[in-house]
Amino acid sequence: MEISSKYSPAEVEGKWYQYWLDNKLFSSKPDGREPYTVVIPPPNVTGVLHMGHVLNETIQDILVRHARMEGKNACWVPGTDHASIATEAKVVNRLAEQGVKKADLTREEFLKHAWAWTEEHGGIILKQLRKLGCSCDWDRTAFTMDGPRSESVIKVFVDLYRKGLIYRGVRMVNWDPKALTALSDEEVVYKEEHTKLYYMKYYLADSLPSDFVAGEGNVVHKDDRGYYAVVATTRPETIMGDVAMCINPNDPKNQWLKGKKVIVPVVGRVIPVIEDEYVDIEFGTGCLKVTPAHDVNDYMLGEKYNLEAIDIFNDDATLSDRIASAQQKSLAEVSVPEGLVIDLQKYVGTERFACRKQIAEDMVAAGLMEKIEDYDNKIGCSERTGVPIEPKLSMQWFLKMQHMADISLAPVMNNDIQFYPAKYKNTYRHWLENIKDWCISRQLWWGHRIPAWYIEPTGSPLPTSPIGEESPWGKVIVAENEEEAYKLALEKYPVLQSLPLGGDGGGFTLRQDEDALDTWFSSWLWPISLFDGIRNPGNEEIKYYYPTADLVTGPDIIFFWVARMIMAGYEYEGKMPFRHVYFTGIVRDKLGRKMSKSLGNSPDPLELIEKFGADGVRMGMMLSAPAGNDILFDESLCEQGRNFNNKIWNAFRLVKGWAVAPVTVPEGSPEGQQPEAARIATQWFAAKLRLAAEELADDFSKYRLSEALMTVYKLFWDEFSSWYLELVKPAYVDGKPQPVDRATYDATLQFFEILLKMMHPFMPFITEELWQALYDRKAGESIMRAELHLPAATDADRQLCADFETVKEIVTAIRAIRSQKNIPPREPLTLEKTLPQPLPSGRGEAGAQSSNDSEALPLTGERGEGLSSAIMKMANLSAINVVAEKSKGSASFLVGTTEYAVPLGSLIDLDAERKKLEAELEHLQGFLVSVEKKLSNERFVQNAPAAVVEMERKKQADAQQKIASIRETLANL
RNA sequence: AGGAGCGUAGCUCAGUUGGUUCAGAGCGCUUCAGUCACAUUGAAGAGGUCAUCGGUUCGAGCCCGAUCGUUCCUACCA
Repeated sequence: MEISSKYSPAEVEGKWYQYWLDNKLFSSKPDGREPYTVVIPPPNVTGVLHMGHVLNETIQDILVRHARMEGKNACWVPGTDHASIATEAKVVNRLAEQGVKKADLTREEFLKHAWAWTEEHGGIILKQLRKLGCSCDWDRTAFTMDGPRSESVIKVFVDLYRKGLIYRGVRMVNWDPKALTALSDEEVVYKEEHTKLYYMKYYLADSLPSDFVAGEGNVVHKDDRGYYAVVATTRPETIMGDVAMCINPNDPKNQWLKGKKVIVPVVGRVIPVIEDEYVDIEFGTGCLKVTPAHDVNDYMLGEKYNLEAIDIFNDDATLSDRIASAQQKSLAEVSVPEGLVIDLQKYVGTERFACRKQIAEDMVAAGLMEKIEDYDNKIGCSERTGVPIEPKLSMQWFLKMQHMADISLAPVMNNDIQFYPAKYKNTYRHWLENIKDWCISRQLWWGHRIPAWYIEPTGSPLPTSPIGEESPWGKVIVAENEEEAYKLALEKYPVLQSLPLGGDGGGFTLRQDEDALDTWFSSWLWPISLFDGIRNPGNEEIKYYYPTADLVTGPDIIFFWVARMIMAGYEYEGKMPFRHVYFTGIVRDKLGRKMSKSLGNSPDPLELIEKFGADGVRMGMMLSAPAGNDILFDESLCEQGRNFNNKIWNAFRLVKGWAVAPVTVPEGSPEGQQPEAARIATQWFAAKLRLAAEELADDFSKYRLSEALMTVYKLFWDEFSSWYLELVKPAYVDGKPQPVDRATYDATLQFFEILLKMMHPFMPFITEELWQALYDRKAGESIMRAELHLPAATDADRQLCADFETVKEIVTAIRAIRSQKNIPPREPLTLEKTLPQPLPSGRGEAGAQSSNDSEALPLTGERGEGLSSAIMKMANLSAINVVAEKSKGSASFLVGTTEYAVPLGSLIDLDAERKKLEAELEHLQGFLVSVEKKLSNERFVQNAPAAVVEMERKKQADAQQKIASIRETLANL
């Protein structure tokens, strides 16, 4: 059978993925095994695969496949998120391209478009995950807005409302003037911007006496028009909503303003000067304008001092005509000097930034601007639409968070839920300790509509309630559906019982709240709702699969999602939603920049898969992805992954290409006998595998996946390919490969199978391909379900591996001699091992010497013969001789304290050899001095543990012996 | 502004409780290698005052303090 020398992923990946699907190998049902559950962080339903997903999903797949091979019942549940604001924005944009405005559509019409878009794009990303090899149980695919999930959301909303945890109220919220919706604090991102700081003149309304003298330290401004205060702001347009000026009562500069009234420039409103220590004396002039409707802090001041809030904006952040009417009203009350006022009508309807520019220009022209400075500012922007958010007072639904924080802080802090890396515990704690109520309503249509109904009369006049009964009008009823809401309404407001529902007049209707819920109000239930734990508490699946094992996600959504899932988990299941959280880093390009469409530095994962294979891409991603660290992604890492695949492929080609000697060979015939080198190699590699398995288990237990990958990478490439296979490779005779003996062949296939299993979680496709080809497999069998259990490594294993490291050192030293002397690998050499020389009396510690022999490599006995033949084969030696004194003209080297020499005859370069030895001697002498200095320090000998002192003595003895050995060699040269 | 993290080879990073010849790995780089699995390869090799300064200790890459550089998170400085 001819096998290509290059591995072609494209030919095998699709085939095996289909095989896995056909044989239901991803599917999971509750059974007697230990469950291992992962729920996918649901990608946006209309999203496409990007590098961040590749990282995240690869990690999950590695964990899931690893658990599955441990014999656990692995269940990875896939799904998508409706991503309300992001998806709605996309739909709005697409409609706009077709010339359709959202405002012209009814809710139902819009939702039809949104669903169509979802059908069209939904699930693309899930298809792409298959290309990556993800072993999700696709039969469980869910969507945050599908039937069961939606019902769960509504049920939870009603439940929390009835618990008194959800309330409705007017609050300052983050308003997105583009999406026309409120946002949670977490949806606001701050951007650094270069702006201006405007210093505006607020003239005193009451004229100061002509003999006015400001007190010591006061800073007073005066011009032709009179005395004025100066207020610095980045947002001059908001002066239209000014209702007060605030100073710090302790500010010496502004004492003269106490108790005064000032005139808002342009607007002409007369406002009081109030005092509050909130104001920073150092900033600007120490005078703060107070605009309760448009700034969170001003809002708090407004509440405190009972100030009016004048909302100057429409919902889309254009100037409202309220500014003009407010101006007329205030001008009617108090007359102000000419020249201070501009008719605000000219600004009505202008966009906020255009207005800012205009009003600044107008103020400069009118002499109302003291100065304008450059200023660097951080502006809060909508995470989704990117436009600066506008603090806005509006009626919204909130979830009280204190209770949620109370139940979710401890489990993380005491490691019931473990974070990897643990540093995110700090971030988590800080957020919970400063928790604010969660604004859960969004003025969007795409999402779960809030299950609240308002009782409204039809027609007029309003039917009146009997004395003593509360009027139902405008009251809200929260219920799971309209019928229930109707029932509740009648119960609560008996007056309604006699009224018709609907109709033209004299009756009542229930009008459902227009708002939808924040997307995260459905995602926080994900680990529960996927197993129907909300609608059907205590069902078999939720009992079996919950809590899930591992959550893999980015630290950017620790508040949005992780913390809230923990809250919901304890609130609704009384248990953590997951035991471990693995925080991935952010995928950046190799220059450390975030990947973005505009930079064009974000490769298309599917193209990468086409180029390097899914296994190669997965490996490239994992090679530099320690938990929590950002990943500087470089295509060359995928290339490395592909090269590794090719290496595995060719090792397989080698092994499967061997002819195997017949089992029945004549007694005593050399044919079919296992060579010494192969015998020791198989023993060694079996031991090596057991040690590696322990290392892998340790890496996995600590979620050090990139190190686990590096462990198998080196195990396969260096240990198995470069050492083991070279050792057992049959010799060529007359240009023809000899058959390999049965014992070696069988051992090699077994090793190969174990290696494939170790690599499978990282590289599912190539390992399945080769596993299937390694032995005859039954239909439906798969490496996916092959369990990997190796016996624990023994001390004998460790000793053998240590001996083998010495073998490698000797071989490497001989190869280096070849390389330096230009001796071709095919020319055989001989090796001399010199017997240990007794140290000159009086030097070193008597006790330390005897240990030397035990660590020297044995070259006799069964093991010694094996190790010798291994050295001979790998270094191409014709003989290893144990000698009392090495040959003249040989290149020598030390391994441990044992001296080896390769006789080179005329090839030896005595000068070079001498130089090398002298350099080594110098180094050793320096080393010896430092060791002896340490040992002569009484405090060291007294204080350090005995074992450490003993180690130093041994170092001393070893160094002395080596020095003696080198001196002797030098003397003989 | 506050908090957290990081700084080890050209690059990306390990380095666990302070103690073994501890200064490591992968990639890259240099030299050599062309029929016999693989050039997507093999062999050999060079590279670092562990950011800087000080302290604790018999002993510091590791612990403490300061400084510099850098990254991230949180926050209402108009």
